[in-house]
Amino acid sequence: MTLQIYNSLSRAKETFVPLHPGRVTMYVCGPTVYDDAHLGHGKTYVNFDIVVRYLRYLGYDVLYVQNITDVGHLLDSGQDRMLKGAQREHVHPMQLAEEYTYRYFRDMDRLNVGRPSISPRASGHIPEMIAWVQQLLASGHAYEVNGSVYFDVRSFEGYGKLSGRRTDEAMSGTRVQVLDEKRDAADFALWKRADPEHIMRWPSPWGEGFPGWHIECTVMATKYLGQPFDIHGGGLDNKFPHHECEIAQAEAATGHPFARYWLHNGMLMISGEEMHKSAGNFVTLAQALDEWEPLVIRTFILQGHYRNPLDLTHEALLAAQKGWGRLMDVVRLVRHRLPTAPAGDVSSDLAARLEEARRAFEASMDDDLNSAGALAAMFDLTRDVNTLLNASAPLSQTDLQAIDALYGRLLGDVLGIMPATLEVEAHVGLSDGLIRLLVDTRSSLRQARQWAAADAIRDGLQALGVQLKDGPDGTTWTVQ
RNA sequence: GGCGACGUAGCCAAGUGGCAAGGCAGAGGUCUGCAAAACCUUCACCAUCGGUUCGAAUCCGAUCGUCGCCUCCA
Repeated sequence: MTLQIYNSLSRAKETFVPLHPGRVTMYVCGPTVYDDAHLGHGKTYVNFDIVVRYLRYLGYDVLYVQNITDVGHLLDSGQDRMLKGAQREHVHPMQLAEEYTYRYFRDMDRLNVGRPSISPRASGHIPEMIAWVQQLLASGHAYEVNGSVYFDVRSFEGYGKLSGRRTDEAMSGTRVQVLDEKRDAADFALWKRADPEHIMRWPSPWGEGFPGWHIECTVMATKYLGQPFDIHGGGLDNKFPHHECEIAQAEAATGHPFARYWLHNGMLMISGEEMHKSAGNFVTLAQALDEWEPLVIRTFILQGHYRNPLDLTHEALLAAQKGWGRLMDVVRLVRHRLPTAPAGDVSSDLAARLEEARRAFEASMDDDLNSAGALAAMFDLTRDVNTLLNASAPLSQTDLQAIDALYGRLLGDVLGIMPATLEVEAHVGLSDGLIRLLVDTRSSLRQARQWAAADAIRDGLQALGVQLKDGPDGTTWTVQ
């Protein structure tokens, strides 16, 4: 069984074979840190986190680079997003970058998204970008006008191979105001002259200015990963023009291919519409993570396929919450039984069932990272494990350990939706002791058939977010 | 206008030629002192119309609808 991934460049699923055996080099376009991350960022970076995690599960040594854009990403108005954000908050642009970079990682940490191996900042790579632009000028793929440098799209015949777009089409009816100084409307900026009020500026051979948006990814990806490198990921909305431009700059300058596999993930929708500030359906990740258990949001994202758009509704999140709870409950119960379970070997039936689940999980993941199918395999397993846990013959300690280990590996390490410790284990200390005391008291009351008092304790704890579940081997509880 | 994606149960969502995964909700049942949880059973004319094929949700064409991109986007 081998990993197949859909390559946007070939528009087909391909068997994934890294350039160097055992090693994978991967780049994903990171955020522009001028504002809080929103739910859409959550989907994108969870989607690519899964790619990294699964590659590591398969045994690859993954070098994962994700940039931080802190310069050169312009608004419609031509204003730099960073400068606009800095004005809004009355801070220096680099202060803004620092603050939102911090918040970005804070939110991603909560979503259990693994940190990239390297998080290079655009503003820290200006000399490399200038060198790259010089190389493009020297090879005739770029031209300078009034202190700005543009990429000559007509000089690179491969332009459009990723997005399937020709340069001479669709120029009417767009929002572009064509700059007079460009030779062709499709040409894009590599370096821009800074107006006097533009405070993010660096000296260059063409005067003071700042880099174009696309150049940073080309430069930083190749600097840390080489050229070509294995995987380039990003949101579908960046396929054109951003990724198309990255390819043009990279391949025109060096003559080598840029990225070998291009992965694009589908956009997050809110009740049927793409999230936009202007649409009034903008939800920051921090808000969502306060309202919902972060791993529930993650589970919701993983119940769809990364390449498809995903429609977020309150109902859908509730469904994910219930489903996630089921998965966590079975692990909780397994761990609860563990200390008192009889010794013994793993039963062959159980071993076979666990192996079947692992195979089904891998088969789905191997098929273009189908996390929804992988989750389905775990739900199927969960039903059977619950049946075994309900059966009169108790599972042995080794049985329970084997189950726990598989969930930890697949739901914990690969999908990242299981915390290392579940609530019951996490709440050691006074509150845990108090709950235990109440539960024990209630057990005594139940033995004395004092139902009303026993139910009062159960209802009272329920109101505090502690749910009791009576089972044949005692009472377990979960904390909301 | 150009390019592209999608339309699967009440909701979310896999599945891209061989009897339609999974989660949630609903109905009935088992278990329980009562619950909860769990388990069992049940719940789909795959947008429409044509075509190709022994066989189509899946391939082709048309229609309707939704959405995205077209130099701001994760």
